[in-house]
Amino acid sequence: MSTGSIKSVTLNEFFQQHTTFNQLNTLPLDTIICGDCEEVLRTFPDNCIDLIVTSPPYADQRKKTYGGIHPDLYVDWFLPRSKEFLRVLKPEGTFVLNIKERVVDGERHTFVLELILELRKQGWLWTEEFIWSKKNCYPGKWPNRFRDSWERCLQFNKTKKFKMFQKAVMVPIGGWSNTRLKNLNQTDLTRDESKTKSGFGKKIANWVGREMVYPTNVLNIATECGHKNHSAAFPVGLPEWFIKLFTAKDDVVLDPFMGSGSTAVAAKKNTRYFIGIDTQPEYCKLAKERVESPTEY
Amino acid sequence: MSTGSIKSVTLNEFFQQHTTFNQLNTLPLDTIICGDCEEVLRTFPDNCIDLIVTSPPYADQRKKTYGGIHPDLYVDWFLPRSKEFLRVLKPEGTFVLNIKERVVDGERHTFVLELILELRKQGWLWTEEFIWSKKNCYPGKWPNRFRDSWERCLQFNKTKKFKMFQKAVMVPIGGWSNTRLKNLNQTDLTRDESKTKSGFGKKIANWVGREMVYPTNVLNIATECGHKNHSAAFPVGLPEWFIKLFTAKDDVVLDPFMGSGSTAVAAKKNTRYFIGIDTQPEYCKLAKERVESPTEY
DNA sequence: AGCTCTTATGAATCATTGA
DNA sequence: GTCAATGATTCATAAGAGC
Repeated sequence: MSTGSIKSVTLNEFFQQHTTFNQLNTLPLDTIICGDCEEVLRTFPDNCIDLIVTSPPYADQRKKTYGGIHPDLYVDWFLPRSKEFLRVLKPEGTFVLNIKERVVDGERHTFVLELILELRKQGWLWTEEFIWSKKNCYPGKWPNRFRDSWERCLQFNKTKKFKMFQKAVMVPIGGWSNTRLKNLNQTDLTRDESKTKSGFGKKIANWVGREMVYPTNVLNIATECGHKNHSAAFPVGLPEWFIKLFTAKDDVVLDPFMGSGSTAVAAKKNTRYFIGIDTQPEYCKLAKERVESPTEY
Repeated sequence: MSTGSIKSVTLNEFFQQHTTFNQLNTLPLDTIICGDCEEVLRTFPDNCIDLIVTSPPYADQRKKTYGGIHPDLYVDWFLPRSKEFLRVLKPEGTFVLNIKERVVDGERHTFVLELILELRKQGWLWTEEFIWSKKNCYPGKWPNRFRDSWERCLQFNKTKKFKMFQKAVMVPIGGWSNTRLKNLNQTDLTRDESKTKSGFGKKIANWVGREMVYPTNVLNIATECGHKNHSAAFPVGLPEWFIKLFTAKDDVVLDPFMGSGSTAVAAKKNTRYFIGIDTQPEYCKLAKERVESPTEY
């Protein structure tokens, strides 16, 4: 697949282009911008982004680490940025936040719970929580906990009428159908009502000839480790699944905390435009290389 | 296995026995008590329970349904009960809460998040969140969401030094791969997003040759269906896993919202004492039958 | 008894239609 | 208008039947 030319600009360069950008009323598509997303996004018009998928710097007690925001300060740090996300997102767009609280002093920290509550106060709808279950994490053991093998993928929306292309993420039907659907009896042919009066009923005959079914809200995706240069905590398959589900071809995908650029790679791979923002020049450089590298596709 | 004699008492009968119980300083072991857990537990001494595992009535908008607590009132309904849980639990004991918020008006309701925050204010430590991924959840697809196939199992503790028997829940590494390969069907092959087995590269080498490995904090357990008389939403395997992990033989397991008695069955099956409480006489009767039935073991 | 094959069943949500 | 009924939608597990 041809990846075209990728732009990568510093914040200064971006602000120089920005006058033009406003005059032409065009977005800096397929561009990597080096800067703080809050500052960068303030120059964007309202309602211009179809999907925001991001895995922000995780809360970290060690203040020196790149991107390490102290858990106690995380919500206050996040909210001014999510305010810009809310403004630039189209009404029918979606914001997917991949996040997981870490253990602080033997307890799960509560900043993610508090963040969800605050985001709702900010105007977001908390539509769904998907679970990213990491299939291939190696065994681990601590005195009082096991390997943490899952992360939250929180879905937020501006309105209840958001875009969703469910067929794009359908999966092959399970092996059960081969045997079950061979010979059908009378109850299989009619709708069999649930005894719990839930309104649920099943009609086995509906499944005959079906090859694809809808997935659930648990995503089984392997972590991407041992990759070439970068240590991408965010495997391309994760943003890719949400890009397929929530955007159409040529839609605009934003990752305000781009890191090594998995979202950008996933967007290009699926013929969507991307805008990636990161404060660290080395990550911007790495992301540009990855998006332009044919080995990613 | 011999199940012994199971007691089942009404609240009145329980209060008659209760004088004796206090005098003898013994707990009503292997007893099913019909009443509200808050009222019942107030008669219990402090620090007498090793493990509380429960799946309380879920929040429900339909007020008529049994156990249906309105989501907006759920936290206020729960807190006086969890206050008693905190009092009766031993310092080294654990409280496992299986719960999941439902969709209200297109959004995930926030009462579970609020409950976690309030439980911490009440004095609980929020140690961990396990995910129960339901392998065989029934179908579902709506205009803007997929099937909800997971629930939270929240671990709370009184102190950081809680009992944990990690070896009791180890999984055979060979067995895992053997059964996995045996059942390998089209679904497994095509749904597996992992393109490379690169994750099994470095540190996995430490585990090669070992017979048993520790599990993660994602539990893959099927819902219990097609069972005889009862419809246990809570499969025995779920409380059983936590009973093995957090208690030793002859420890005392409490389920304050017993329902059809899966926790009681799991406790007896693993030679732990149980105390089950439920407000509904029909559930107390059903639970007694299940615990005494040899077909459950 | 022991094996395979068949069949029943389970914590739901939303738009639409009918009363 | 409000409220209740209806349709859509998987797969693992265990009971039961057949051999």
